[in-house]
Amino acid sequence: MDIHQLRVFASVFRDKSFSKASKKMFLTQPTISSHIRSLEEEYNCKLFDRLGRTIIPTKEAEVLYRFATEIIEKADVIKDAMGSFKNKITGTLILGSSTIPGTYLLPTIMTAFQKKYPSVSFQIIIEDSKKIIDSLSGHELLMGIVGAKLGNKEINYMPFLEDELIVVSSTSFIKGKRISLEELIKVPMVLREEGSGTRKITEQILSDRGISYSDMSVSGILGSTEAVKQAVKAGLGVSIVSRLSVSEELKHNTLKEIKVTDVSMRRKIYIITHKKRTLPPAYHMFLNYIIGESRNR
Amino acid sequence: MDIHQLRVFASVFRDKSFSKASKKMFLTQPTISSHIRSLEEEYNCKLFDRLGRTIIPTKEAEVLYRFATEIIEKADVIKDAMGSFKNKITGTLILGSSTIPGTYLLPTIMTAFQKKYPSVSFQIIIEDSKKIIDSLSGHELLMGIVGAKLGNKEINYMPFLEDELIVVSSTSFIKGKRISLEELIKVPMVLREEGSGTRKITEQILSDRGISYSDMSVSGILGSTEAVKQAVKAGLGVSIVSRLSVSEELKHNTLKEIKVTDVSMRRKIYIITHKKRTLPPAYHMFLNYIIGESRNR
DNA sequence: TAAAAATACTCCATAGGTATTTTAT
DNA sequence: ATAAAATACCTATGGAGTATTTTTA
Repeated sequence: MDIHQLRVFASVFRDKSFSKASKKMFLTQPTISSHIRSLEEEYNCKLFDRLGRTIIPTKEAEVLYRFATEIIEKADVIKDAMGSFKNKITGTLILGSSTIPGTYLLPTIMTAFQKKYPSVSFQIIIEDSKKIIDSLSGHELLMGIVGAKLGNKEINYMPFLEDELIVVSSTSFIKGKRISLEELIKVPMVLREEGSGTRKITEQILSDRGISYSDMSVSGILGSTEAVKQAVKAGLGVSIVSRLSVSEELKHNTLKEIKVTDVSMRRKIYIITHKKRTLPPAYHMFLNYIIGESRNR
Repeated sequence: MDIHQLRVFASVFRDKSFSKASKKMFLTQPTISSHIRSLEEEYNCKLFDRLGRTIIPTKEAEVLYRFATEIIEKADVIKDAMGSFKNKITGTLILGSSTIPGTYLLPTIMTAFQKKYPSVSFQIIIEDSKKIIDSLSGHELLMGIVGAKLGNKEINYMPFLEDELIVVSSTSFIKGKRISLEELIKVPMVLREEGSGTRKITEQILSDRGISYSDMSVSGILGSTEAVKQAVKAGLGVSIVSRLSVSEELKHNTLKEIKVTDVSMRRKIYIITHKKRTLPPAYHMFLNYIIGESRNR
């Protein structure tokens, strides 16, 4: 059954005339005739009694008309709904994020974005960078924020922020404000576990400079950034952490930054999507917002 | 928008697979692909993310699915409704009837019919035969019962009963039980007005025998059968009336029948319809019933 | 006679098919 | 290697048109 035919029928029913309906529907009169005939065959009943130049709807036509108007109305609503849906920024943004950006970055970004688009809500899932990327390729998530590029050619990595890794120590553990790389590896060091983006990027940077894990003196491996910070404050060792994660501590002098001579340890933060997935408008909006903001920095 | 395409879409959405849907819909997989593509073009949005061998519906698809199921459901209801409607004997039968059958015939027929089809109700409009026929050709009525064939080639006259016209007199007005036609026209006579079926058929029968209106001695013209009967009882004259209308009076001897020698005055009662109108099922049922009954008599 | 519907036809878009290719598991 | 979707191509149905005929007001 074609909805267009129902529209034609409804028009004929209202005007009690094929030719008037043909004008309103921008069709010719024979086309109207053929549509009505086709409906009559489909339902196996006469819909209009043709009395020469006038027509009279049958009882069946009256029944059909009631249903037809309902269907037509619904069809129009679909068109509207599908049209307006495109520009409507609503719903819940589900974001997977690795620890550092999820803890120290997203809360402020979320708040600012929600001020602009109040009908968007957020759900943040904090996991390892690797798990986030797996969730994207397993289609459990549409968008993620990670601090390391772990490959996977289905994933679109869009850098939007640069984080700096700095060496921190307790105020007493290291005396000076500077240290060379050679000296650094002799100092006891507190690290995150494997799989952490921070750990990954730390190893990366050091291995670029010919330093492997076994060269370091590791005094502790801890499961969260907070735990690492506590350990450093307690004097277990120094650590390489994201500047984002220690801005409070640096301000209040509970931790101090040790500059490493001639070494800049920066890493990009990426917002990631799956190349083949279609993003709902709210996600697109968030993407635009976050990338726009990063340009203004 | 084609409802068939919506059915295809819904099937794909439920199975999350083009090829499964193709089996269920008895179509081939490329046909499914092309329907989905056509919907995507119509609504200008992707409905499924194709990830090689799996597909995932987009947000838009979820919205469309909700609407699509509603429309599909309605379409199915129409099919049912239009199908079952054909055999459903319900509604109000509006019948136009001339005086004699409407007064002395229809009440019993109606009662018997309604016992068989309790969901049918009746509305009887009593008018001149001519007015009934005009209402049929003016499409104000679908069915009528008249006691005279007044022509009009659009009208289908179906005889279903024979009424006999008899001469009645008060018990004292005429002495004997028989009268010849020549004697009858000398007797004062009470008639119905012009336009009445009884009057029409009376004139017809008499003119067939070479007797015109001016040959008769008319003692009164009255507007209803009841009035005529009262006048005859009072002795104003004799009258030619339907046997149907005086069965009670003959039984109780308040009127007596005068047989006219060698003359049989019968007339047919017709059930009439417009040749070009489609009758609702209840009307068809009534027609069948009334014609079936007439055969059993 | 004019206006409305039916009929006869032509044309083209598209729903359907088959055969094949691409892609991901 | 296999299963699923896409692509390419063919056919036939039917929606739309024009031109004409039939019917009735």
